[in-house]
Amino acid sequence: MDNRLKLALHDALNAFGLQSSEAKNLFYESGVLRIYPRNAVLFYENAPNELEYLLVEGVLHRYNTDQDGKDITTGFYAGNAIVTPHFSRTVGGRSIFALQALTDIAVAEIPVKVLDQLRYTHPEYRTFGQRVIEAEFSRNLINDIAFRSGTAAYRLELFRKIFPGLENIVPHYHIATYIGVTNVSFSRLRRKK
Amino acid sequence: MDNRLKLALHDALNAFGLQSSEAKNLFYESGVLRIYPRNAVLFYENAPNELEYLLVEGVLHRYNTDQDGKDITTGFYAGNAIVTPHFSRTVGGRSIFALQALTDIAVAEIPVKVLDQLRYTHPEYRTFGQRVIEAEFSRNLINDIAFRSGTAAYRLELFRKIFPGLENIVPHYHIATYIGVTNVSFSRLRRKK
DNA sequence: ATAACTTCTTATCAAATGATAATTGGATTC
DNA sequence: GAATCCAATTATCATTTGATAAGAAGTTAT
Repeated sequence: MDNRLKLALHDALNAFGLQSSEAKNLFYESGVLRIYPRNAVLFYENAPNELEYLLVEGVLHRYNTDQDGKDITTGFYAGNAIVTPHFSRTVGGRSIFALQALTDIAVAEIPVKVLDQLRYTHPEYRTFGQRVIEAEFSRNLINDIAFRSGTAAYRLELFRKIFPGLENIVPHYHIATYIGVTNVSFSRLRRKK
Repeated sequence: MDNRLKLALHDALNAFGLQSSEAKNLFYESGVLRIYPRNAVLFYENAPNELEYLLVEGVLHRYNTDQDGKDITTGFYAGNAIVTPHFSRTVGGRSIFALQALTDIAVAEIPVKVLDQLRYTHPEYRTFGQRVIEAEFSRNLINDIAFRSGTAAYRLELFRKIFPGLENIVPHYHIATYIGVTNVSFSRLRRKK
């Protein structure tokens, strides 16, 4: 495996609070670093899935297919990012959304059972888990409020703050569904500023 | 405490999978059944909070105050309902939203630490916890998609399915913010059907 | 290099939603 | 019962957003 990516994983673990070499080695024991090409689907909606994902490089999005067969993006993951944890994206062992690479990506995968065990036995992992959860939910709430009381322009502004530069990397129609407008309206919003 | 409510709590515990009398007694040991009048606030945004709540009777809503000082409702709890669990509404020990009674309510309160302990030692509590979490997140996802790809009319329809009759019980302006429209638009949507 | 395809933009028109203000209706208070 | 207050409706107009279609620009395939 690419040495540069090993280093990137090392840095990512640090960034998320797994700083002791003991904690890192525990991760390396069961985690694998994988490469996926652009457009690869890591798992589908309703498919069984038993992994946790740490995105080391590239961009992912989560999406669902609505009644009309259209894909709706409900989240992006960019740079160093923890994908929404297993317990909060799984019902009856099956994923409630699909996860797809929007660029070539490098992602560390670790079985959720292993990570649960680590969280139980190792304080750094406990803190790590707590941090991931809190980030996840406070981010969700901000979006909830933005959709209920903000305009599409405001949501785009928010998106740009949270994911600077992403607009130049991923297809716009994904961003459009993410902020809850058509791709035509999205283009209009871009022109206005 | 009112006998009728004790019975209602008993039924609520059953409904959520705490069926053995052993499981129920464990709950009664540390849980208390409390009455709040309409408009009472159980906890505020940013306030420390260490309880889990099981709504036995009445209606609650969770809300946040946006930049303009307007209150935005991001969820309702009616009838027998588990309030969004502590770990997913708390950052740094402080609540990320406020919880308010919209009718007189009866609610069972139990320290989150106790419930965590029960979940660890008792299989019924483990299943209970799992069920609560899965219900919470799949409901959230449905709303995410409704806001991104549906109209306000569709979200009202969804609200009516999930909370039948609630429209006749709680102030409309709360429902309006919940489905993401002004109260004037809400009134319009009502007239149309 | 050309053709085919996809994404993004632009134009036009219709529909949905917001802002504001006036009005109605039902509670509550005095 | 009159006055007051609050929630909900209605009317009017402006703005935002959607639907559709056509065109532009870039990419991919042959």
